[in-house]
Amino acid sequence: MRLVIARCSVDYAGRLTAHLPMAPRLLLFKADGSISVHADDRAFKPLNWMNPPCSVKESTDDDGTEIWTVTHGKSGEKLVLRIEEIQHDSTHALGADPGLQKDGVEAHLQELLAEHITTLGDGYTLIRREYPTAIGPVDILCRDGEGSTVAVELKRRGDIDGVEQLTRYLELLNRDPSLSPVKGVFAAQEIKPQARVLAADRGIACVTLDYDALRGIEPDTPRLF
Amino acid sequence: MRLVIARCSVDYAGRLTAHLPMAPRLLLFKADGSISVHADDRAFKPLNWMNPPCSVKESTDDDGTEIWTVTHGKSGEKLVLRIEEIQHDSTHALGADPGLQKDGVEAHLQELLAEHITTLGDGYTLIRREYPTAIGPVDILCRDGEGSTVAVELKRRGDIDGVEQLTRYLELLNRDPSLSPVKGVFAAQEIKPQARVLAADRGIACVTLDYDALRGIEPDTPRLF
DNA sequence: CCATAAATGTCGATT
DNA sequence: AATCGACGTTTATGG
Repeated sequence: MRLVIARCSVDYAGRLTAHLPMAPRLLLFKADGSISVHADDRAFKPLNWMNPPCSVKESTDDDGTEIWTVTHGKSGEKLVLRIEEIQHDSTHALGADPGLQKDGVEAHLQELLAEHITTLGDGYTLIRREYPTAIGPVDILCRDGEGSTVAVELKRRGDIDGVEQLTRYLELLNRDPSLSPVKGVFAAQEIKPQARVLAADRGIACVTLDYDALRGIEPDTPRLF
Repeated sequence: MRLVIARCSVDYAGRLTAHLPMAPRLLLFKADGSISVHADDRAFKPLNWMNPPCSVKESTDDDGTEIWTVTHGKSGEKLVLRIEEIQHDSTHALGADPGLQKDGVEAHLQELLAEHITTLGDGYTLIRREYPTAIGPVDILCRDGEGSTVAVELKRRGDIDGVEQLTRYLELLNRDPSLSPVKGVFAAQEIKPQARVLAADRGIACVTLDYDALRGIEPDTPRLF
């Protein structure tokens, strides 16, 4: 990893065109070949970057300004850095990273809800998780207290896209006479107002899930609402 | 901006739980208070980070290991860094960045297409951009050569989602007798095959836009196809 | 401040 | 290569 602090201007030409006026910035060269240009704010996103694979060509302007031209191997995208003044330049050997271990994403929510399917209502029974269809797996398929089939779409954040997704599943599932009629439940930790409106318009029920509460329930203690 | 290269382990507890085993990494402290942890790969994406506003508390473990606890002001998210060995530590004054100037994003495409609405066909006239509806603004509303209302959904990359979005608008607009019948046009720099199929199925026309050509047209010279 | 939509989204799995 | 869905999405914009 090479760290350069320098006054530079940047021009990107690729998926869009972008320009950064001359100013002091951090240039981050990683071992994977990627390059990113950071200002002194925003933790996550650099001002400009180039993904690997890419190559750097160093050259010099008429007036002696150093120019680094970064070209992406496949797409031909280009990043042109004009380097006016280097304040710092150091290289460090880091080695391969053991990597990030994550916990608590949608997969876990699905497990929990499948385990506590009565969260959706009294008498609910699980048919199966990841019920396969031609257009992809339905997160959870179950039956309600009256024996009707229910398709559940699960999200951490319930957006309008999720409702569309569930709508497609319902349309498909309802063509199967052995399942039809299939009801829809849109379940998420948080459901956006627009998603709620669209779901209501399509006759889809909305359920907000409390992750901590679900995790806290004893496996054999169904919770009633 | 402070650059630290150190062997560290990281624990994040917030929207999810995540752990990074002890390894050498770059710690990037920015002037806005944000912190990011980078490995020597994964392009510009940090392994872990904390957005401002957040505060750092330094402490020491029983066995003398330095511990930096980063807490997010609002959400209470936490990032705990255990620092074993510092290889490098330098601070640099960068100042405020003039910022990135972009060209070629959807907003710009919309301006250009509105200005050259006859790109869609001879006789087209603009009604307005960002035509408001209950479920969000239609990118462009216009009339074709025969006086029919046309709703245009604009994307840089035309995906299936965009067709769904336009479909929702059309359904709503067609409930208004003063506008109905409203045709749909899906316009993008690039339209994915599936999006094209779905659009055709819904009677929506597809138009691929040439950004450079649009920009090159003289304002008062309509282009005919 | 909340809600929404765009993004050079990125990333991974699957076909 | 294309598609699909998740992401601690992040970021910008408008109310």
